[in-house]
Amino acid sequence: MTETTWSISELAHEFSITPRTIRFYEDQGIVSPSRIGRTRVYHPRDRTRLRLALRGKRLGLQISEIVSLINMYDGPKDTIAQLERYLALLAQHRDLLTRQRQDIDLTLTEIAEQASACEKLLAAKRKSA
Amino acid sequence: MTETTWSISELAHEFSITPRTIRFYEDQGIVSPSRIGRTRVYHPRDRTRLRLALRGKRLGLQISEIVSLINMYDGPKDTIAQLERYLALLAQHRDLLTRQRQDIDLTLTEIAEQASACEKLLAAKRKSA
DNA sequence: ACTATACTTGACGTTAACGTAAACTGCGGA
DNA sequence: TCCGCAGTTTACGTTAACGTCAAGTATAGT
Repeated sequence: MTETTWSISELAHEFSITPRTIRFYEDQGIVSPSRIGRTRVYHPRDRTRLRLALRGKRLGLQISEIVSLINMYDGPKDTIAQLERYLALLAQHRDLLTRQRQDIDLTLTEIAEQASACEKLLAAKRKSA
Repeated sequence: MTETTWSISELAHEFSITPRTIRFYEDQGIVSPSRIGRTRVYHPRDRTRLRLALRGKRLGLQISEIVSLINMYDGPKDTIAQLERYLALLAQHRDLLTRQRQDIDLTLTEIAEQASACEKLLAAKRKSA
């Protein structure tokens, strides 16, 4: 059976981070586990938010940015103002990610060029040996 | 005429960073300006390395990683061992960047979904008002 | 000669994102 | 009952990447 709650160490192991990190993320408002006594119990929502947060980290976002993004992501969208602010934030991040993708593509082509140049050099050197 | 050397503040302004950052990068070995008296003079090579470094930063690389990359990038490629290590490093970074691109694409599609959902909601709300 | 401006070195301060150690609680097993 | 383990809180430590003075130098303009 697929369990529907997790302990802190289960999540830590799954995402290859430490319990300390998860508790830190709780302070920052990324996860908000319920408790049995003092012990933290994590629900699917926490797991999703954790996954999103770690993806944000891999993209170089700061925790504070991640928090505001995630919070709007599954926050309330009742008023027109809220929706508009959310849309603006989305657009802003879309632009940033687009630029980042351009950087990546640039770097990838450069890497490819360097690599093929290296291969050639290597082949020549191995032949002459 | 396009100048071929730059002062520290010229570079700082061009790349929207502070002189302090550039001096720090000098300590880290990213740039190595020549001097007139005590004053730093930056050459095209420094500018290129600075540009590469900042691109690395935007991609979330640590300075130490950037340094080793750049140094190998225009470092010596004489021996077979050097070439092989360089190739390995290139492959490693290519993999990392590829994964990062996947993250970005994932996030971009999610953003698009959220945005269109928001647009619909907004349209509905504006109609009802 | 005086001043403003840009540059220098050196040193300490700061923030983010955790690491790490200490001391405690609660629980299942021998 | 005692052990060992997983979890908890509190609090101080650490690293990276600069920021922010302070105090001095060099030069160009008035």
